[in-house]
Amino acid sequence: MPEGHTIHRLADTHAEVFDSLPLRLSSPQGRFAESAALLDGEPLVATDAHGKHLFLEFSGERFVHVHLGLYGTFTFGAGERLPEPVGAVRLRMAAKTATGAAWADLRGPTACRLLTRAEKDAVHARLGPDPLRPDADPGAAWRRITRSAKPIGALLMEQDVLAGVGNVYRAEVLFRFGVDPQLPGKKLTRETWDGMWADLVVLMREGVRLGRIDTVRPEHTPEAMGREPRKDDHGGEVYVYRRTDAPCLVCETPVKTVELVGRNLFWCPTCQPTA
DNA sequence: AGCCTATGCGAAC
DNA sequence: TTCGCCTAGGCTG
Repeated sequence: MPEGHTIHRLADTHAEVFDSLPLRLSSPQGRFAESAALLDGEPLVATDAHGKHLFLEFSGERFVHVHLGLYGTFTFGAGERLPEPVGAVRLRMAAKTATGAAWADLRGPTACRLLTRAEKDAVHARLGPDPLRPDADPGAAWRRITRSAKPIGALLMEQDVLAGVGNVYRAEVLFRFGVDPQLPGKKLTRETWDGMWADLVVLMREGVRLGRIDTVRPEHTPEAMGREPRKDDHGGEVYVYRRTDAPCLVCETPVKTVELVGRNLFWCPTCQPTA
């Protein structure tokens, strides 16, 4: 479930579980074996996240850079006895803790590489501001958006414009501001952008806290609207994401879908009218 | 059991 | 522009 909130949550979890403990690193699958051997036995120094990129820092300014892609996953477990690896485990970490022992398995990532400080800096340099980072400058994203003829629904997904937003947050923040996803970036007002950024900061922080994406305001929950409760298969409560042909939670118009930059985009044609 | 889809990218062509 | 990654959950049959 990897949008930015998932990665920041993983950075926090790694720090809590493995902080300062000597770590055993291995690569049962083999593809990260050489790097794992270099780090084996060393403690985790710090963790960092920028957009959908996770960094695990070890001594000597060495960083394990992980990108989960579409279906990479971390699995955490407790106990000293490590399970037989399930599937292709790219990276396995394990440590004895004050209370027992903990381990984590990484499967299916797009990227798992060992980087130097300079290489890590280069990753940051090609990413836009991340609503989950306190140092983020929303003005940098605004300058890209306001000069572009591309649809705002495409720009929100470009990680060098804005880091961490994926297909769910894109659809949901556009709905919450009544913005047509096809609106060219240059037509978006500064006021709307400032509002969307502030909203993403709140929504994504909540996503980190809860470990899922919830975007429906209390007054629009099915309960508040006097409708049948429903269940979203990705765990959270959303307005339009993956709700094709379902009635809009606010106006009951069927939610529409179309492919935009290779991903399915969802929106309500009534609540998000063409400008 | 097999098929399809997917909250995403990077590399190859 | 297309393919690879090779996981995981939901659906079909």
